[in-house]
Amino acid sequence: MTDANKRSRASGRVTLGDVAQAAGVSPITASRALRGEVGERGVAADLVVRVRDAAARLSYVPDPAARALASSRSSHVVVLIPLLTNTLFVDLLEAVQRTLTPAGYQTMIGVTHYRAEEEAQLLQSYMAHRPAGLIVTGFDRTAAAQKLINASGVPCVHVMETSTQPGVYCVGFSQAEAGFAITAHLLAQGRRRIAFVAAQLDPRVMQRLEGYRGCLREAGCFDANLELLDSGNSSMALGGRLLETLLAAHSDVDAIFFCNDDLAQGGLMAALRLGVAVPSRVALAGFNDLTGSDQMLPPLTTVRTPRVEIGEQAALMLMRLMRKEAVPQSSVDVGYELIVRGST
Amino acid sequence: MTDANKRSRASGRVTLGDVAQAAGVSPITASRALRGEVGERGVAADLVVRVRDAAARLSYVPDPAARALASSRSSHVVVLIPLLTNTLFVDLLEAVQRTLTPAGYQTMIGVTHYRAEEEAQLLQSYMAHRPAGLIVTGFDRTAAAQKLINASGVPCVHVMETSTQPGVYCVGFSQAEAGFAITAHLLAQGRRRIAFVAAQLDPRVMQRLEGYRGCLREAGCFDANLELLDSGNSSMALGGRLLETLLAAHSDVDAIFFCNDDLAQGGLMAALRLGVAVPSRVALAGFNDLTGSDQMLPPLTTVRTPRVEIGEQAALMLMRLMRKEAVPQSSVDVGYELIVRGST
DNA sequence: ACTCCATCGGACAGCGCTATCCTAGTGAAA
DNA sequence: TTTCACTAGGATAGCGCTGTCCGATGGAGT
Repeated sequence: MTDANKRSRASGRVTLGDVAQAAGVSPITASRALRGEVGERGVAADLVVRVRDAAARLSYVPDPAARALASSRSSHVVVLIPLLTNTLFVDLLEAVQRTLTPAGYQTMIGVTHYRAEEEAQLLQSYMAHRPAGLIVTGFDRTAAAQKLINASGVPCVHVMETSTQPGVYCVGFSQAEAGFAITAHLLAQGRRRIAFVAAQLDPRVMQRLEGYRGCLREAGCFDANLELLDSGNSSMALGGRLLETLLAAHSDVDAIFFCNDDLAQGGLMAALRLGVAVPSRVALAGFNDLTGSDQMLPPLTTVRTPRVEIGEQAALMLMRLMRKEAVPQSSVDVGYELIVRGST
Repeated sequence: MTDANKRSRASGRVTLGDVAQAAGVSPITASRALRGEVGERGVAADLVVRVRDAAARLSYVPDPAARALASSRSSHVVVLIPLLTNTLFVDLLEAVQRTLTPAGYQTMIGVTHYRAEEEAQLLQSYMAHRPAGLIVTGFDRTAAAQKLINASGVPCVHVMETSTQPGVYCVGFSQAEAGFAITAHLLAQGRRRIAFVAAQLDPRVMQRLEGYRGCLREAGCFDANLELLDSGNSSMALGGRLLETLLAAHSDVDAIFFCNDDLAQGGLMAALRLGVAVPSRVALAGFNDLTGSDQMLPPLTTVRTPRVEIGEQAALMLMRLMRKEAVPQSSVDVGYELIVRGST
């Protein structure tokens, strides 16, 4: 292969035109052959082979910018998550990325810090990139943001929660049910004074709270005084402090449902430090089954949330939407799993 | 403002041409005015104001794809990190993103899983996007990858380690020195049988090991049998297992330096479970000061690695490089901090 | 008064690709 | 045979922006 073969342009870049020339077809045919156009805007099989071959021989790499400009659609998928410091979302993100990257999509991450305004702004600036798809966390956003999404026509999948609203695509599970389930587990262990400790009061935490309330009301054990809601950031340190506060105020508490594992882990360490026996004196349960929960002393009972599966499913669903293929069901409930360990 | 004003094109998109027309200048002048061209390819101040004004009035948003195509330079910055499951890199990443986003750059994340081949492949596919800049972890990569970076002319900053090689930009600290320092601390506590426990044997871990070795050799306490190197993934569970293994094989060990905090945390929990007194029977030290280390029982002695600062500094340095501004120093050492807590 | 040069706005021509229309060729139906 | 879909390749024309030159203007120097 000569040099002249490779550089028809000054830039030295191998373009689609070069490939087409090498394959003896027109650029547009080469384009169609390489993309395998959706809806089979047919290209003869032998031509496809010839073009593919030429592309490989010249090690042609398509230019995403040119593609985006011409088709007004990029290969970017924007993923909007609240935090990078909660491993929950990092796990989700990695699953999304692992699914999307091999298919030729690039993930662009936006961190909203649980602020709807910040999300709206991120959305606006990312939309300029004409993303091919969008993955957002939950359903709570500003009206402007929602309108922007709808108006753009960019396929969007919501994660972490479920919805039955038609035309809304989502992959998640019922946070309320999960909250209910773990509370029911504590009740089943004979606990009656069950507290709820939460921080970072995002919508999903509130849904878990609703599950907790519903369960205790059914059992006739509900006591609003046993809810300790802190608007600060969730952390082990905070969990420890909240446990201390709670036990000081309500010495009869015999179980605590922490809305997130980091709080629960902190609570567990604090109990250890304070000499509060777990689970005999007080049972502790967390949520999400984060890293380390199985290594606590005693190991932490929690709800395993299938974030990796959510990420994969959401990515797969989005890919179908982006390719305008049929989507089996617009709302996927991946469920959750109660993980009972030594702490209850 | 009439509709016709806003949509000269069928797409309905507000283009630079629209802005130029509204401001009464040519498109290229509008382009220059909005970009504030580097090197002051001057545009009169009043024109700049007029153009800015028109852009704001029409809520003009530049098209990154068109810009990238025309200038063969995108606004993307590619960040290559080994893992998303180690919060170390997530913290770094967030700092980078927080610094770059307001400046109009988009971060694209690549996860290499500590595999040079995977990194090389990611690099190749990302380079097609004509990134404006590149941030990579450490210096160990395939020759092909290195060549690709050099040949592309894309500014590149290396993070986590330092180098004195001219023309190489990096922000980090001396892993070996940090490893030396924490070993010295253990020696200073009167420990003599100091073990080194490591997993995920990446180059930086090996540098810490060198620091550990050097320190113990100086003190005449070096014993190769006390090095426990596991090629598996780092985790709390593994840390616990390694501690058990180590103590079973060498009952005289009186201190352990874990190469990463998650191992150390797992070791600490295992010690608690096994009834091994920390620090009286054995002192435990970690590395990186990850989340939760201060909440352990006892709190974990560790080395705080300034990953947030590394991320910020690297992003700032990269921005200077991308704008072709002078960079004060090509190698920034941000140091480290020994955090002495109850475990030693 | 005239030349010269620095300054700053604009015309032009793409960047590399794809949407859109068009045309030639094919086989089936009448 | 003739007509008529229907298929598959190609020509054309941009997508929205910026690099590169070019030319007009005005002030300084002699």
